[in-house]
Amino acid sequence: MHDIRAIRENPAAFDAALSRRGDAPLSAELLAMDEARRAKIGAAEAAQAEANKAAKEVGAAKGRGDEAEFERLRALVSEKKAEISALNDEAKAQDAALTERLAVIPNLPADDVPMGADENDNEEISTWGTPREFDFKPVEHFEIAGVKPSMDFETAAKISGSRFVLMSGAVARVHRALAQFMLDIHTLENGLTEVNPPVLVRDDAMYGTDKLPKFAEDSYQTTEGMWLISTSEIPLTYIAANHVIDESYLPRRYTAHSLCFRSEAGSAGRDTSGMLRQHQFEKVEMVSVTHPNESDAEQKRMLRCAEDLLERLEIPYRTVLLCTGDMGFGARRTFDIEAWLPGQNAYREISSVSTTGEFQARRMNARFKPADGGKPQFVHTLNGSGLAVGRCLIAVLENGQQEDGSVTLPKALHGYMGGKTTINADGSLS
RNA sequence: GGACAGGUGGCCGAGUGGUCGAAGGCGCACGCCUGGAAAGUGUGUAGGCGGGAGACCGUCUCCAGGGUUCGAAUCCCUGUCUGUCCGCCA
Repeated sequence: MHDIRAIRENPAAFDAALSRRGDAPLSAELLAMDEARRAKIGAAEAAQAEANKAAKEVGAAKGRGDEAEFERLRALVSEKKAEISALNDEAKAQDAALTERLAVIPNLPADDVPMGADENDNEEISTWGTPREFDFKPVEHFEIAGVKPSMDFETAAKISGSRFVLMSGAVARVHRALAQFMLDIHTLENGLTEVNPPVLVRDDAMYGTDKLPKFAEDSYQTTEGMWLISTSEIPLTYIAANHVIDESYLPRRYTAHSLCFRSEAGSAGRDTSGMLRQHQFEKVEMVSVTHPNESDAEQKRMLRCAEDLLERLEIPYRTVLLCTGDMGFGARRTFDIEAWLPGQNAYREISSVSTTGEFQARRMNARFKPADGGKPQFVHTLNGSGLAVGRCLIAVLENGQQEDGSVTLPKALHGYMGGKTTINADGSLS
């Protein structure tokens, strides 16, 4: 959500930032709405002030025994009442219209975000590791002999349809190990607070984290009207909603391992084989709530937390800074981490680390009281995957695959596998 | 699903028609006290919106929306959320 006062102060900067994102200028439209709104508010308040004054004098007139004046003022007050109520209704309508309009305008990119149209314009900022040299042709995760017995798409389709997977045995175990590993690093080493949040949320939480009203079709909704979260960013961030916290409580850092649900409307035909893109998947999420001055440093910190996991899992990756055209609706700056998938011979997104600035905080009214005693200000909120568990599983399997169809698991996971180090070609663990 | 009880400031909590933006406490800020701190003590401390260069002014807000009344935190209606008990289920 944008601050209309900021737009009022510098409409050119607002439009320029929108245009960097490839969007048409909007300030003229917004300012016209704002002006109409303020005029109505002014009129309503002036009428109210007049009525309030007269109402006060009613009592005084009565006290003096001035019946004529008393009656005159009473009549004046009740006459004003209708006028005020009409003006108030109009002012409210104008205000609601402006808010509704603002709610569907994306966040503005930070100045250091490169301009571009799509993912081809993203800026690679670092790489880690060297893709392994295979002396055979590496296959995709679902084609690995040792994986096949415990990664079952047919049965999942029977149960739930396309874009679901039924994991069992060795693969289910590695998947679980990965989530545990990530949570342990975040809580024991990175200082994040573990949270186990609800995955069904209300409208307010969706709206506050900018998933509504614009992207309703991307999420699943229950018959009771609740939403299945598309990411635990939603409940974790919404913890801060409607609060004014002391500055000393910042930053707040959370992590959660949760199920995530996405309808994947609009991605028909994309990534249809394997478990890269599913309606239901698991993700370990990181969310930080910070002082506005700290959010940029916090984003780098989060990025390192995510990258570190891949390094420990020995998975080559590259980190890119998304260009203006590739960023999500609520983001001000986003780094994507892309893991190397030998089976696809490509880097694929495994984490996305974004700062929203005060964009979400304004929507959900999340503020902090400055230590110097000033007015409450909006916090900054950040979110990042650390990491997408299913995709991480794919990376581990593809990078560890052997010519005989077995998979060598990274050392970091051995402790989470009861000492097992390998998925054998027959699907067993040893 | 049934029956009750509630929703007040950053937090807790008093307040059943006017003198209430709201007692008291906690927290926080500043001062006093102290060698320093703690304790103690004094003072201050809600937010949104609109106007103004600013001091400041206006307006709204005691869950939300309606209603009663000259006047509503307080009474009535509806909605919503929370809690408790019963039932059902895990």
